[in-house]
Amino acid sequence: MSLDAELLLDWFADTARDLPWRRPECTAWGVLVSEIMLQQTPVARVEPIWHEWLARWPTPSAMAEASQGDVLRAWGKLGYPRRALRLHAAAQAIAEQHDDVVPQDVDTLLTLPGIGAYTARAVAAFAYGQKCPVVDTNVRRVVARAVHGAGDAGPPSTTKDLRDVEVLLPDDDAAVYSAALMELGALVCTARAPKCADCPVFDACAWQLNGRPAYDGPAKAVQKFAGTDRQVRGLLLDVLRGTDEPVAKTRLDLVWSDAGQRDRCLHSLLVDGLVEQTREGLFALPGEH
DNA sequence: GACGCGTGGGG
DNA sequence: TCCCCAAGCGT
Repeated sequence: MSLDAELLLDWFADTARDLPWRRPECTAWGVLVSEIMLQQTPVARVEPIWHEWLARWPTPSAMAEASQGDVLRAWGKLGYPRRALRLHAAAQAIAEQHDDVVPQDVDTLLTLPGIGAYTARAVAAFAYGQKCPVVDTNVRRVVARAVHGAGDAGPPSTTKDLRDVEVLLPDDDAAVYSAALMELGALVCTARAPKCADCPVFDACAWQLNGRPAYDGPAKAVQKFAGTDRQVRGLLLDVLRGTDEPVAKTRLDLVWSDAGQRDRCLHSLLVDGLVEQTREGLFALPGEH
């Protein structure tokens, strides 16, 4: 229990970023959209797209009526576009099965596409003020250092990670405390070059008291991108986002020289539902033809 | 539990 | 220049 709630809450009140999904007027739907967009994606890239989305689709039912193609085009280059399809499907489920109201219950949220252990609890806490452990990569790092005295978090383990954070939560303002833990990891207790001089819990930090040991867990796998299917899929989708009309395969063939990889990627995009083939054999974003 | 899934900014 | 990394999820 080395993360004093009062210190953290005061620090958060003084220095937290003014993000639109944290404002009191933001709806639960707005919170959900932000959480999906923020998965593996920096705040600076999310913010403008989030504003566009909430203005265009202010409710789940509004988005449910849009086509998949429109949603994918509005997603733009945020990355991992399958998130956009899952959010669209979640919007349809909320509209049709939950009276257009984002569920409050973690177990119900977990049944929705694209909502996992983190996002379900983030919505419960940040949209509905519930006391439940919200564990993302920032929180895992803060707990690893400040509580366990390690240089960084080891491999994720949902059960253990939830338990670690649950015991920290104060009875009052638990949701704000959760936001503060995340903010601390995002702004101060960062992966590279943590700003310990600015840390509100410096005096209680187990990592400091432990002599700042280096991370000694298993090496983290570094994800390659150049030359992977992920890059090729991104190039193919970028062509389709940029046009209103279905395109011939010869047009898609221009984006990558390796025909085998190209065809494999186009096929996987079809399987994922990110691309559709028209009766004429042309290719387009789904749901418009 | 490991792997695949986009994209771009900063050190 | 590279290389690391950024509020995960589904299989």
